[in-house]
Amino acid sequence: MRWSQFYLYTTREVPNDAEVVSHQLMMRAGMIRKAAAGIYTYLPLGWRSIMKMMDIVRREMDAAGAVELMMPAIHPAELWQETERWDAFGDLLLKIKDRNQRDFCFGPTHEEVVTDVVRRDVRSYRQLPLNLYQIQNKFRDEIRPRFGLMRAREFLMKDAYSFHAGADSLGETYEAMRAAYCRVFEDCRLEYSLVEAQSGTIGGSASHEFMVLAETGEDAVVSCPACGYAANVEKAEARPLAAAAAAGDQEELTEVSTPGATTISEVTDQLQVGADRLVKTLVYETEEGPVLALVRGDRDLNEAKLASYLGAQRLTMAGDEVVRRVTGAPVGFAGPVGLSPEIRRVGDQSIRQSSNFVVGANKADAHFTGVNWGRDVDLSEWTDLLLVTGGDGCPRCDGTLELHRGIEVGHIFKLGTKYSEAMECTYLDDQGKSHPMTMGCYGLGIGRTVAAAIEQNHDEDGIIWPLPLAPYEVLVIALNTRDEQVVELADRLYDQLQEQGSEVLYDDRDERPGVKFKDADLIGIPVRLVIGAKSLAGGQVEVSLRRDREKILVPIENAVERVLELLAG
RNA sequence: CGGGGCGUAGCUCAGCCUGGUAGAGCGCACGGUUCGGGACCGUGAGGCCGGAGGUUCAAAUCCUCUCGCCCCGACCA
Repeated sequence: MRWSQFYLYTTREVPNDAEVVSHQLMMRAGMIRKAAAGIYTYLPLGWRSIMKMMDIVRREMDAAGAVELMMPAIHPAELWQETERWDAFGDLLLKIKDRNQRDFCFGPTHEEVVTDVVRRDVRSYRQLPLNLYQIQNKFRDEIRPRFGLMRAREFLMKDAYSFHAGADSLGETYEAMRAAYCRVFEDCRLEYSLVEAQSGTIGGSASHEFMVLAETGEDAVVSCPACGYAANVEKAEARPLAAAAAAGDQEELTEVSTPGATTISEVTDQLQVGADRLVKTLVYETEEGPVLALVRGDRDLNEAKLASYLGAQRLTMAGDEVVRRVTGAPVGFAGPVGLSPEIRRVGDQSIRQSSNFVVGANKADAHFTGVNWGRDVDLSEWTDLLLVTGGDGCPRCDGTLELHRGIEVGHIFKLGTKYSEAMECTYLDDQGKSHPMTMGCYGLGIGRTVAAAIEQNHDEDGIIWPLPLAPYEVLVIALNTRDEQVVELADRLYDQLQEQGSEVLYDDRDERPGVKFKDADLIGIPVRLVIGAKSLAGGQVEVSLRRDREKILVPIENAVERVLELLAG
């Protein structure tokens, strides 16, 4: 492609609404253009990378035995009502009405539609297992779209759904898909990690996420370098913490004045104790009413763990009013001592052995010290509520967990029969008995993976594409288009490379060399072939890699061969 | 949705506090000089100052309401 004929406009300035590098670089490199928050046009250069990504995914899905189809983007409400997700999905679901006021939504995921398809065609265990996939735009009216393609409201996703006669068969497909995903991310030359994950609103029994490690990631993951255990912090477990220091005998329960100390650090400052000697009492609201959760003062609570322990559908931090009603004190002074036993309370297991600790006194400007279980507080419900963090002990071995940030690029789930039961998607076994199909589902963010690749592969001048995702493999630059010899040679080398099957972008624009070099660095095409008057005088052209920028002068007649060698590896 | 910030030329921003003829750089067009790391000189086009109300002799500027966008939190590929 000749640049002069292409649709590619780069910018020098970084757009004021782009925060993270991948977003900035995609905007500057003329790959995407924003239409509205979280809604983008893929411009020709960006679209080429997206298509590369889709090709890789398609190849691996096909190899794993999945069959491609294309489902509608617009779904009738009835299907979503069958699984009760029409309401459960809430405002994330982008809803519309047709001219007859019938309800529809833009599909955020396709369990309902695919299950509806399969239940009409599949009757027998002999037709199973099945694995169907598509690559399609998804629509989620995110509360907060951000970071360009990283979290968009309209985004490309590969989604696959498998159907089985029983859990063993699901296990096999799940394993095959896990392996296929690994190959996809390896093909993209991405540094990723596979972590245990929370199932979230999709539901199901087991799930794993594929995380691309990057500082700007929205997720936190912990991993154990010793045994390889890795999990999203939402899901992660840790070896139980050592009990907060319990020096000697039980102290007396004492109310102390702590004026204005509503935060952990203010309390520790005023009382001169470590945060690990505090037990904080968090008030949550659930559909069953308020719940108190107790965790060590220096640690955070994992809301997902609390919600799943309680079996709560809805879990939110209580507002000022509720806290005041439950504890009789303003926010910041809640504690378990002397509260009505009517209110459910759950303690994190790591404080079970604690003694002589500090808690809020349920009145303004006061705390209790010397608090002990049994004598001062009765607590019968204990579970793991801890938000695991770096430095915690690995739950599987003696190792210590490390904390990293990651971008979730893929997520695979064992769904079980949640959807097949709700939608009566059944098969007959060899005894003629009817069962709901066991299902799995497998998502992979196309645009997000491309963005993640940029997060991992860039420098101060621009993108450094890994070859498999590069919009073009080779950039041929005619340094000075006024020089006939330069142009003639550049034209010829461009033609030859194309004949050899390379994907070539040819910068034939009438621009100054500086502009061409800056643009070349910005758009990050892996191999660069520069034809300029200086080297040409010596019968040479310049070949270089974007990654290391080391320039090699090669004789004109060897140029094409040299470029092909670099592309080959 | 809660908290914070921003809407002025295609882009990045100044001007607003203290009301009085709308600015710069980049980009774009034309002419000239240049041509191996975002050149230089000259000329020019381009703006209902996000929108609606209000205050005022006078509003980009002050007030109210709206819409959009960005950042921080709970959700997700």
